Amino acid sequence: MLRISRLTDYATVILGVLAAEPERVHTATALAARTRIAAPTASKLLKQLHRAALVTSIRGLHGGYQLARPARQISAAAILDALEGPLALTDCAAGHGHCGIEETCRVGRGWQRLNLAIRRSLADVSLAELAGLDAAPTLSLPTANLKDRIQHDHE
Amino acid sequence: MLRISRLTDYATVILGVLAAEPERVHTATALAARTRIAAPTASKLLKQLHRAALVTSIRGLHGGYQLARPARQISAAAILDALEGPLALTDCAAGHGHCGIEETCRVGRGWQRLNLAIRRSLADVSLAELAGLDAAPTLSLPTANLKDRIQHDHE
DNA sequence: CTCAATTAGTACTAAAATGGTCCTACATGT
DNA sequence: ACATGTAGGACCATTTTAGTACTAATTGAG
Repeated sequence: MLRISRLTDYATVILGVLAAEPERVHTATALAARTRIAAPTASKLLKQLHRAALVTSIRGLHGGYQLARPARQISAAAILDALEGPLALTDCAAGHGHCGIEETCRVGRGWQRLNLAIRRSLADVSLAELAGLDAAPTLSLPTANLKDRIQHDHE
Repeated sequence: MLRISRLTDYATVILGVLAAEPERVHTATALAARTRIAAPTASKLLKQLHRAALVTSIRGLHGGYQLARPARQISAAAILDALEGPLALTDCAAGHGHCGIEETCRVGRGWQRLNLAIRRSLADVSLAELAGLDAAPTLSLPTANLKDRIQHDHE
């Protein structure tokens, strides 16, 4: 349930390596070798990440890729957006509204709220945390649940 | 990003109708007509929902489907599980561990935490709320975010 | 100024998941 | 018995996803 694509997973792995050594310039092939991802695939992913401005590239001899900003300033949501586009939880949400009846749309709205809440949560997690680089800040507030947040979200 | 399948969406629509009239017995064709879902597809979905014990079925003449339990006791997570199986956010998580290197697995663990947190959140939302039947309880605690919850989740 | 390394872009192919149809068997009230 | 309706599976078509290949552009080094 709720799967992210394998490519997106790969991308985070690659970003993880970049995040671990932000100073160095990494070539696509080196990253591929280190992550055991097929070279052309890694290359393709890096291009996408570049287009999304998550990494910077240097062309030519001794070229390569680097993280565009510190790992803490890259959110999981940003990575997902870069790789999978801003697709919503349901088709219904992302455009042409040919829902059948009222119940349909009521449900649609329900999903949308959930979607929004999840998105926001993804925005709260940084690459540094994903990759386990940050010593997890361990704030320990008595946490409320997502359901509560949803109540607040109705635009 | 993070799409649920169209079938799952359909299923919630159907469940929404059932939830609106829990007393009546609904035939698969009637539900299909009301939701504008193709009849065989609706039928297939109802079968899956039956197997997952979310609806009860009555065979024979005047047969049909009913919600197995009150809409408030059916969580969004249960619906997703019924339709899409217990798949995880990443492949890596759901089985055979042929990750390349340490960073890889660190990232995997990160996704897993996120996955767990999201799942828990889905478990907190009931069908009644999804379908907009419940007058949303509007609790208004100062809400903490998912990130905080994740910190608590490290097993 | 030429060559090798390396990114950028595009087009194509193969494999898998998804969505949907059809057919047959079983149950049950009239 | 028969009509109505669920149960279950086999099956096919379409779309998405993953991966490959090829070509162009850029740049440092000899």
